[in-house]
Amino acid sequence: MVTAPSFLIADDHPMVRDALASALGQAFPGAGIAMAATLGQVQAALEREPETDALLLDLDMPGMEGLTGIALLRSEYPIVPIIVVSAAREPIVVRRAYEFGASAYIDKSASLEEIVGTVGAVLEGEIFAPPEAELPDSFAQRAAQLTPQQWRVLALMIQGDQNKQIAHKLGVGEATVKAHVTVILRKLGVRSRTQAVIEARGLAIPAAEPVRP
Amino acid sequence: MVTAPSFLIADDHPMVRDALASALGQAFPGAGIAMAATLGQVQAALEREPETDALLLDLDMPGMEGLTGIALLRSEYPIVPIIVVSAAREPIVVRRAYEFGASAYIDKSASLEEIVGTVGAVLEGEIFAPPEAELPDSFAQRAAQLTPQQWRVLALMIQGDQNKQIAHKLGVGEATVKAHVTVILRKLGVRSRTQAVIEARGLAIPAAEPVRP
DNA sequence: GCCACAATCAGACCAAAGTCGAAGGCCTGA
DNA sequence: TCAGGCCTTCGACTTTGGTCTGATTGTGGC
Repeated sequence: MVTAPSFLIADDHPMVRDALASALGQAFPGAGIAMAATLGQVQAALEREPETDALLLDLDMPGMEGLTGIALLRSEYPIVPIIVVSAAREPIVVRRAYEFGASAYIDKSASLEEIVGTVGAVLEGEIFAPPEAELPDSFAQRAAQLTPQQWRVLALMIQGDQNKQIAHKLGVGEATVKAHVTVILRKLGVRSRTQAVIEARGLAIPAAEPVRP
Repeated sequence: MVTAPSFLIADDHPMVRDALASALGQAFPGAGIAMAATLGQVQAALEREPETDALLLDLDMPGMEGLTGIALLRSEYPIVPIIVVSAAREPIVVRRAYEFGASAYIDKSASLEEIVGTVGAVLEGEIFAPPEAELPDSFAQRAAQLTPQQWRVLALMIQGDQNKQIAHKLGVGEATVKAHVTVILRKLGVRSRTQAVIEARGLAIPAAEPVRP
């Protein structure tokens, strides 16, 4: 690390942001630190500063919808290492975070020293996104085939948006959105938008028991 | 407030604890600040210092089991005002927190200034009603209006079934299913099948919430 | 008996979802 | 440089979803 590193801290809780920022500022003097509270702000910040050395990402942020946000960011900015900072300790969440290309996973219950240490390790390249090893036939594997634009469409589908709304938000025609949806459904191996939403939400919500009438 | 106040901060995340402690330390110079990471530690701390002026309590802590921890603490130490600090924004959680005797409810997304302000208000004896005093009808409330057959239809919708499949499984015509779906959507206050599935799955799976810090 | 309501269905109708084919832009390797 | 592949875009078309009107049947309560 020749020059001072630059960080992007993404968390919707000001407390957490401040705590991380001050800890990183002390551990890495002169470091550039940007903040984001929503997925949209993360994207905007990465657009402005594509050379960010590490993104500290909270999973529970507006617009993230769980793990789908990681995949979206990874497909848009594959160079930026993502360090997931989450309170979720479920092994399946951790594993899927890695499947989607996270460089590290830090439990929010960890001490600031541990967090700083992990960040440093990522900066040194000691920890990197594990290669897309042979994964079981999981939904995550199928989902990894989606293109950036398709992820954007899926992210909005998951929020319950209709094709028309998605088209407006993405600035494209409704026909385009429909085409993307068609490809998404085929790649995910489902037959309808509703099933796609259920599966994709399952990424953020493991252990989904069917409702009994 | 003649003397400096004493606080007990209960949160299992060191980051949050430190952030709250430093904010309160600055806002209330000379204040006594104790920490706790589990329900047991909260009880021990209150045993040692029954004159605590305010307990800042996180809902998602080991041993808390959600809102029942509030009731337990209230029954053991009725004089200690409890300020719930949680990431859960669900109206029902907020409402129940008040039902169990919380003096205030702070969203973790709030700024430190807001938090300090709320704590100060509680110290002054202002147990003020939350902005969410007029709670909107919850999804669960709306869902309770469904008839048994409508529940069956919704259960199959949640599994991703199409109207035709639902009709076959229930042994009725597709027109009937459509009629039910129309009523379900209206009762749930959503505009599409996909939105209904999203809402209903969020209701049936509270396991989705523990992911939040 | 009367009333309210759940459940069933038909037919018409409009909106949304989804499929198919095709065009243009961009990158890469021959 | 050109061919081939991929992403993105879109229009035209088909299918499904959802609403509305209206109707029949059965059930339980007053």
